[in-house]
Amino acid sequence: MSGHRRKSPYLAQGAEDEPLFGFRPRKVTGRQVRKALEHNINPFTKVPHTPRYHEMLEARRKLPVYDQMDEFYKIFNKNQIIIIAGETGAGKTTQIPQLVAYADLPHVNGKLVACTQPRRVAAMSLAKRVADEMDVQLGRHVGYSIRFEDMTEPGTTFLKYMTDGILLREATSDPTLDRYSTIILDEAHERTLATDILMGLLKLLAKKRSDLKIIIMSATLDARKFRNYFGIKKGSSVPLFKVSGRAHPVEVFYTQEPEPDYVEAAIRTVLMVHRAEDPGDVLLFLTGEEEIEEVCKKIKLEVDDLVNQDPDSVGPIVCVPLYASLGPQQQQRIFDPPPKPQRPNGPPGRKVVVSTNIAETSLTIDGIVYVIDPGFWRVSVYNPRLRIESLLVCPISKASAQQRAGRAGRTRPGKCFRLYTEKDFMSELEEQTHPEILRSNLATTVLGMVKAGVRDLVKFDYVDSPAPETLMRALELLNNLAALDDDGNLTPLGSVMAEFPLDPQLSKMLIASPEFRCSNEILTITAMLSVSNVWLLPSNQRREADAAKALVTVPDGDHLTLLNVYNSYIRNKHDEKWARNNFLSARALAEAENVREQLQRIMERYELELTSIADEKMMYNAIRKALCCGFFMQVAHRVGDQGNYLTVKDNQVVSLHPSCGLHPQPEWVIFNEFVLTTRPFIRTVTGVQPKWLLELAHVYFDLATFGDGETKTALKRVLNEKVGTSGRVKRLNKGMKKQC
DNA sequence: GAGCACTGC
Repeated sequence: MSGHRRKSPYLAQGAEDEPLFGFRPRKVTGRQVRKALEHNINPFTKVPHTPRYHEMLEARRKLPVYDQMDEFYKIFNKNQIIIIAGETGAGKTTQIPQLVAYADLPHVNGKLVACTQPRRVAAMSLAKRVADEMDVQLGRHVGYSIRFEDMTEPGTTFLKYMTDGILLREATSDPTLDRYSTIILDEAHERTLATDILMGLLKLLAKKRSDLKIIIMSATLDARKFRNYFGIKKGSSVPLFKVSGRAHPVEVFYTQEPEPDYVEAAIRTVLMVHRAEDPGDVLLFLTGEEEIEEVCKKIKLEVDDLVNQDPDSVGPIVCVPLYASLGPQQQQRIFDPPPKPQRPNGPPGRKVVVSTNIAETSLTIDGIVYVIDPGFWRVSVYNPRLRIESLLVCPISKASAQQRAGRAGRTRPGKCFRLYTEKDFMSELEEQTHPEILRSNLATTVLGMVKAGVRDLVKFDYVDSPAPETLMRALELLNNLAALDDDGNLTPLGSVMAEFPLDPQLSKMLIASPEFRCSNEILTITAMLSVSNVWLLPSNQRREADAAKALVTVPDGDHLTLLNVYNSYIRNKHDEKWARNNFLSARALAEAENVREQLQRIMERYELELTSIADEKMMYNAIRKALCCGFFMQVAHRVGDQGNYLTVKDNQVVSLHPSCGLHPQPEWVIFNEFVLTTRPFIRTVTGVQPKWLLELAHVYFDLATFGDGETKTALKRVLNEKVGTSGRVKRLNKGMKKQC
């Protein structure tokens, strides 16, 4: 605590009219802070407060947290780690960080108070809101930090909202997180991968840094779990501070019998609500784009029918689809008012938002009075045995059902119709959603943890431990890529790889690319592979979309096609219209450009040379060699003449995904993804020469590790030809830092 | 001849 013993300069000056007169770091009381809040002078800018400040303060006084200020400071001053529980609407996310700032006085001691959020928009809008409340300019005393945008001013910013991913990234390169006096992890109940790892790292760090305070904020249901997790400490327990919420009551209804078809039941329930319930908008949760568009059409048809039959009792309806890939602009439609009655004094119109899980956490829609919850979501699940991630439709958890129901009570008392029985709710649904760490491929996470100094990944104190098999898969991949040596230690190569916000295969390929003189091209391909799908395939224009795609396809490989698409986008001056005409997503391409710039900066920092090859044929070969350096574990060998492939080592029979543009089909291919949908497919595929694999990944392609079969025979044939490896590639494969 | 829930660096 020695760093905080310093007296406040206001105290030193003895100026009793200073707003922070008498404040001592972490010894402040609610009474002192309330007085400072009422003061005419802004303590942080020393400028008189604007009238707007006082207006906002008036509203803040009505928040439940405001009344609990004394209690908060009593707990905060005494404890290093605190759990804060409270439902939405209590004001904890906006107020607690400010209260902490008054206690820590980070503007005096040169430190920062950080508050993490799982989503960028939340970090941005909260920072804006809090800057307004504190009467300071956004980006100066109060700022935010998200990917691609750092709205902070070093030396001035003392309260920073940020995404959990950014803080995790900072923690991997500076494990002491010395810049921060207090770290607040908000929305911890969402159990994002980044927040989970941060909880583990902060629990360790708390022992080393007694001056660091940690606050975990979560929904009430999960608070006990965190308290147990952080509370296992001799003779002390971590205190729980409860903030009361202010939501309206929501009446919950269940079906009498299980519904065999939730889509049909959902449509029926929407019509029932529309005919029988008072005015008020409806929110229906479904699982995906296709389902949502189809249901919107059906509801519209049915209601139009009803209106025609009985225009005196049924009002018009508007169905608004909502899912992430719609993009922010089209998503705005959810805020449109409901339709007007068809004639004066006719029955009122109603808005029905049909949404994926995005409306459960990421977007809130005011005015929703009725929620229809079929009880499912689509979730990605990682299977470490097969090394694939697949999307499955799964039942939601009780916590999730409660969150969905709560969406009906934001503006006034509401109703929630659950399309399952109460018995199923009680006995079939899990209490909590499985945290992300139990469902994800952990390769990048593990690399970051090792870089952060975690010695034993298996014994690490996780809130929930991932499957040992998942950790083994991650360690195996990182070892094969030479990011970790055989003892699990970080190699110099792994250390540089960890600096890139990428899958390890991609960072390895990128770092290897200057060796093949095509790092500019690999940079582009890497960026394209790390953004969402750039191809638009509207179902009513499939032929046109396919034709447009054929024009940019490079028959040697989908990776080369991606490069071609990106370069065309740049040549066409980032034109959105051009993108749309060519059935490409301008949003995804713009994102790729952003990612590319970020990756380029990291390459420059590590003096990784940026080079290109002019001759197209030579360039394509160089790119395919660089691909081999990162993706040699994702190789397949053609079997038979039906277009089937066998994955190397795992021996899975796979087909080329129909989106694949390879022609003709090469004997050996490298693939970016293995997806299991109607059948096992490999997606984004490029042909390679087997001798490259033997040259560039000779350890992995040691024939002694192969079972007998067609693949081995084919590789043996290649081995008889002369194969050599350059010294630099050898060093890279041993995890040596590349000399540039 | 298929389909991408949702975040994040």
